[in-house]
Amino acid sequence: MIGSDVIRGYTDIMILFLLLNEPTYGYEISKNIKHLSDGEYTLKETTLYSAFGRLERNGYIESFPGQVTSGKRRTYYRITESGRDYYRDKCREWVQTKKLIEKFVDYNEVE
Amino acid sequence: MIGSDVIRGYTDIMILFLLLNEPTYGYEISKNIKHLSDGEYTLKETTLYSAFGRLERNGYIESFPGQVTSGKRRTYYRITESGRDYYRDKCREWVQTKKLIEKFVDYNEVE
DNA sequence: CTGTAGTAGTACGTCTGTCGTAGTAGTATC
DNA sequence: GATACTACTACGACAGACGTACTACTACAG
Repeated sequence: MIGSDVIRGYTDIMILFLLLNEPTYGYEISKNIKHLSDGEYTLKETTLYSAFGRLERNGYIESFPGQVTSGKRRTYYRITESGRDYYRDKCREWVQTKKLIEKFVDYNEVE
Repeated sequence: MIGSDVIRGYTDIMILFLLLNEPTYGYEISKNIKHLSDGEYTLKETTLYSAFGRLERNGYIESFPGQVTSGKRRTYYRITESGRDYYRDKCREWVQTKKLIEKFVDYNEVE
């Protein structure tokens, strides 16, 4: 199982990635992440929506109301230019982080 | 810069890795991590010592007093069998996590 | 027209790991 | 006796993730 401490700091990157091409909304993102991870990781709803709040406060995403289709009214989010920059930075940070952590992982132990 | 949110969950793996072959003590671990990361990442002292406490409470490491060499008396730590198991689990988790996160990283953005 | 399932999101409080700041305790050096 | 270096320790703050519970709205079966 993938622990949440380990993923902390990467919920932002996941959400922004899914917003890169088109605006979408919380419930869909949540399902996409679950699907993309083959069911191995689920972003909890509370975690997701608190991330939206954070990202919006920082100007990385913008929200707008969607029309009702089925169920409750959706709130859509779109990524901003500054959000794209932030995403790029986070991707670069990932590359660094990966390099760092791999120095402490003994792959002989992971047969 | 590598943020601490991103590293959270990997301090344990770093510390245990450095204990795999021989017992050592806090200050040395701290210097080793800084050195191994080419100065790119520093484990703060408070973070390190709180990790020691956690790892010892969980039975992953054991402490014993070292002799005084220069400066304050050192507390040495050695890894336990259960600590080795935990380290292996964490390494496996890393492999999974890496796979997951890479699905959300656009490498075209990281020239 | 009632009940259940699915969609979509809120509210509230807790926990844990990291960090900032500051201080302690000892040796060495000048 | 002042400073520098080693090696911790104490205390409190903060942020992100999570558990639990709840609201609101649609669709559809019976």
